[in-house]
Amino acid sequence: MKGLKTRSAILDHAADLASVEGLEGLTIGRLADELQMSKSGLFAHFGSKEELQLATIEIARERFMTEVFKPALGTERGYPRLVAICRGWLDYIQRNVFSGGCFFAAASFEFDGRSGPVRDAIKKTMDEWIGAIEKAVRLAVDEGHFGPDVEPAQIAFEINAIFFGANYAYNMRHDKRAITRAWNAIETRLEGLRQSPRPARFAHPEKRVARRRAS
Amino acid sequence: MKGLKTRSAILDHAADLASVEGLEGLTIGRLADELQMSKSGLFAHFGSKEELQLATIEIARERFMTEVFKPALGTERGYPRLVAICRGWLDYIQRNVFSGGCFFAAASFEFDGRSGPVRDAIKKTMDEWIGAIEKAVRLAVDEGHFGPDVEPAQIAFEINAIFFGANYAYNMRHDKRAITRAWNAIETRLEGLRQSPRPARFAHPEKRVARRRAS
DNA sequence: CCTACCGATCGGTAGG
DNA sequence: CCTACCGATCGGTAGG
Repeated sequence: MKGLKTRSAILDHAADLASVEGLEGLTIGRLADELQMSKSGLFAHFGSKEELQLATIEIARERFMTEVFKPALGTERGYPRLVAICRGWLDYIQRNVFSGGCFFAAASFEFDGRSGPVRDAIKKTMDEWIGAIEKAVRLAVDEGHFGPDVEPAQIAFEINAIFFGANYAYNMRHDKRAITRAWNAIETRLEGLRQSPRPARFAHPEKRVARRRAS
Repeated sequence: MKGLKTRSAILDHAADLASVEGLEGLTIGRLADELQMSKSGLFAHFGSKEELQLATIEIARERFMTEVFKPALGTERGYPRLVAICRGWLDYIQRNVFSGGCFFAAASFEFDGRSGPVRDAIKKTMDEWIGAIEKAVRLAVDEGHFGPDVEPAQIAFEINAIFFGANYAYNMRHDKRAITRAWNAIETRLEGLRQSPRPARFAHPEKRVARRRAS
């Protein structure tokens, strides 16, 4: 019982530290120091640095989903829920939920050129997240809020990209307009999808290229 | 003369290594090992790890500008040049110019929560780059390719965000469609700007907010 | 959960 | 550009 509480306190701190220093920059010695416990005492909870990293990713995932995704599920499916997810993500950045900005943005760019279990765990969480955005777009199509030719994977790609851009501008440039810019970009894009049916040359950019190659 | 050649070889390798391992993960020992020279021999070229990091950022900046930005300057100013810059960036990712993906995307997300000279150098290069995109948009407005109410800073924000998203999808997800998706996103957005004048509620998202604040 | 310790590697230095 | 070395810190272990 007390062991679990300690473990939880370690991981909460580890997630914040890793959002600043990176998952490789996260060291057992520093973590122990800041939590005022011995290195070996902390180490015993995990058995290896990799296990500590994986446990930190898991706690960060729970925090992320609780803060960003779950609240949006209370909104009605389709366009309103998609908007709630996007607003939720922007709020999450503005509230500085992790002290170094979005944990998964940092982790993604730290591990995108590597291999191994840590990279796989980050990718899995990101797949889950981007998949959730994609599903929200698909529901908006199903509900008739978007035209039937809207491509959920394309829109999810774009929304996720805007999130990365907002995280960058907010944390690196300390630009408070980052949130407004991101929201404007998303709103403009999503409102455009509601004007269906759009002219054919704008409706299906992906398929147009595919066709060109096929011919 | 030979000293400069060695220095250049070190930094070329350092930029690739840092794009995978991060600028903190870049260690003098490993770099010396891979270049088959002694640690102290390599170290003597820079005097400190921080100087090595700063020199690596500078060489990466030169590579980036040579590969992405300079070729686009041959295209006529305005919309064509802006498109050339975007295509140049996507080509640069597809050609794997740095082995771990875009050096500056990785460096930006590694250092966005820190302070100090290394962070400042990364930010400065990114400011230069985003400023270049912004200028290209402004020229497109000046040339009459875009409507007069297009906001260069907003569009530069969005294009840079799409680049981050493409870098993520290409390197983490190994998704070859990343380039197509990014291009589709950019093309759709830019083509939309040419349909000026657009209805007022879509034309000026940023200024709309600014006006609201001013009143 | 602790003290005490391990070999390896870190950034950096002395001296040539 | 090298060999030889420094103190500090790394992840991890022994033993309690």
